[in-house]
Amino acid sequence: MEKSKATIHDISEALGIDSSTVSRALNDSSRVKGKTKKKIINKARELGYQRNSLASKLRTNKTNTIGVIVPRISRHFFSSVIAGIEEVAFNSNYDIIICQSLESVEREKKLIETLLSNRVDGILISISMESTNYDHFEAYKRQGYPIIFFDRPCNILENTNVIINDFQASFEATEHLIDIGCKDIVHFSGPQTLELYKKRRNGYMAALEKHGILVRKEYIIESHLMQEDGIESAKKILNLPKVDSVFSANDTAAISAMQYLKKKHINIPKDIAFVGFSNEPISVVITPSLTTIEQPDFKMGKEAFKLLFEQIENKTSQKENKTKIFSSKLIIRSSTKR
Amino acid sequence: MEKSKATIHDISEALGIDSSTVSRALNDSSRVKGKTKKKIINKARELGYQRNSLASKLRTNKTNTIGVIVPRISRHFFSSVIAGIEEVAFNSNYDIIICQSLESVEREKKLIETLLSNRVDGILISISMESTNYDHFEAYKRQGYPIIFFDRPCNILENTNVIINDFQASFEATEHLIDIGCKDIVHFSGPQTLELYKKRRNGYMAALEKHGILVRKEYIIESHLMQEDGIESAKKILNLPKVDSVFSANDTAAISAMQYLKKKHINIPKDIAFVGFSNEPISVVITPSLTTIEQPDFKMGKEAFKLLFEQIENKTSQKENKTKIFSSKLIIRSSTKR
DNA sequence: TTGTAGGCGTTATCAA
DNA sequence: TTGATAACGCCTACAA
Repeated sequence: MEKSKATIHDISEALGIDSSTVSRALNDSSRVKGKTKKKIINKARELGYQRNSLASKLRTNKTNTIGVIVPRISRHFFSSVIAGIEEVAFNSNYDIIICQSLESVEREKKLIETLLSNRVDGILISISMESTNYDHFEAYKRQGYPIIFFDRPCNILENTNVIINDFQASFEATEHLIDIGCKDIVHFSGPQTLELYKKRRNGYMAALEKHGILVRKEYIIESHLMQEDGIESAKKILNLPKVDSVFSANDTAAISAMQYLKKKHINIPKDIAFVGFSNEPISVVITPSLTTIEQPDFKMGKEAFKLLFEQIENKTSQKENKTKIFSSKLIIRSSTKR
Repeated sequence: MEKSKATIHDISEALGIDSSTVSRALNDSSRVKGKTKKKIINKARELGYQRNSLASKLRTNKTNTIGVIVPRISRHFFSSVIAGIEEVAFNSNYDIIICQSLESVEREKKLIETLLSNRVDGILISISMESTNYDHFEAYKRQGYPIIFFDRPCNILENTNVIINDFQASFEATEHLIDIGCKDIVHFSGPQTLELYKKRRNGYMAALEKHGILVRKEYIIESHLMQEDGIESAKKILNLPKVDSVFSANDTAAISAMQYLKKKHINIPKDIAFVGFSNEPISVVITPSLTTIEQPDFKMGKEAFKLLFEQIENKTSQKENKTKIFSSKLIIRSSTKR
């Protein structure tokens, strides 16, 4: 019931062995006789010794901890990326601190501050929608700390991004709609401050252009792609002259729009076909099931950690831009089957 | 590009002020003249000073950090609880470290070790399904650290649980099925090692008994209630003499079972009605929408943190059992509308 | 293979 | 109001 914990000095005293030897033994150093090591480890167990990581981290200036910042942990895509990160991190003996920015720059900045003051060895981040200015990232990099961006890349100098080919994926998604005979295709777009959503929009536009379809500004509906936004966007669709399909830059908005339109007795896919983005678990369950783009979330997480790990261990401050691009896959379901 | 960070000593030297004063100023102590304080803070900014929390935590033996362990962050219920925790924690100036046990005791134990060695001030946990033995929790408590269990309570001495009235909720859910005319009601149950699932099963049984319906052992299908388990359980149903409804101890299993049965051309709710548990977002989207039990997730998170906070600040090691019970709500949807 | 000594960056205590 | 000093618990040259 006491909070005072045993230290290496307690073990040292109890055994009449110097604390430096105790420290070495506890770190399984080869410079301690097996017998002594055993004695020390037993005594440690007996006293309920529990290493004080704070002290050890302070001393070594190495935390073996990385920070992971995502917009929301409840998004399936992000929790899968985290699962990937955790798997490799675990094997590399790294701890991870998971944080959510909730799409707010303010929170994001504060989280980075906190991670910094806890001296994490590096950061993996998918930036918030509000992050239009990258000063806080650059400041962080300038201090020599490695940071790697995934899913939502960040265009600053000498940086590493782990992404999918958003342009290509969006191009294919849009072309798929054209293939099934759609011409009046709406695009639910995210904030254009994010490179990611620019690319998705550009992929959409490029597909239209390739097939000689005019790109109409009113047909690109920009929002934060949250649930409420999906409903608002659906309402806007109904005021447009003619719409036969939607390519949404995420599943969330697509799904809530579909729900709304279904209530208004609009048939999906007959009246309006839908393609989403991310393959959230919900997309296969909704009726009609949603055609969407599957991303290699788990693999992306693993790769992101590996790249960060290299930078940490090599202590090479990065001198070039590096981008790892994964490919995604269009999954065709009922929402585009006519 | 250098990783060597400014310390209070650098500020001290640059200003010719002792580092203890610098420390006080940076902590906004009232024992430093306003003018000096300003000078110090400016210099700190100029040098890009960034407090080393490790050192501070080591010295003060207080981390202002709590650990939160949940089975999976992707479960909507848990991410909502976490949101609640974060909100209050933020206002109380506490950081939180989010971890997932993935339902494995091994991982759970390791996470507790890690949190301990990082000297968190307390832990909030929803224990894993595999946790049949509570030694690691008791060991933790014995060291005088506060830990509070939420959602999945833990029956050890002098403990605090934040839960909902699982018995009552399950009783009502089952009675609802009886009300709409069901008699052959299957229960998808979770591991009986968890108090939580025992209570849900008992609620189910009590409702049957109250209405003079025989409880049949084969009608209670126990599993881990994961997606695959739902499918397996659905298959088992088909081998039972007669089934007109299912009360599942979570939504995940209910939903995957429904999907499977739908494919087998079984009509829901006409042939088999379904009630789930948790009100995952997916339950309102699936066809038919799933009747389920809504829990006050966000509130539970807030309350759990508040209780932990009290224990931390009062430094009162707990001498009694305390249980905070929230009430839940049955949400009736199409899966039980006949 | 083990011991000695000093410091990582902070803060608390005591003295000035 | 400020300064000097020691200590939190650990690790690592260096010496023995």
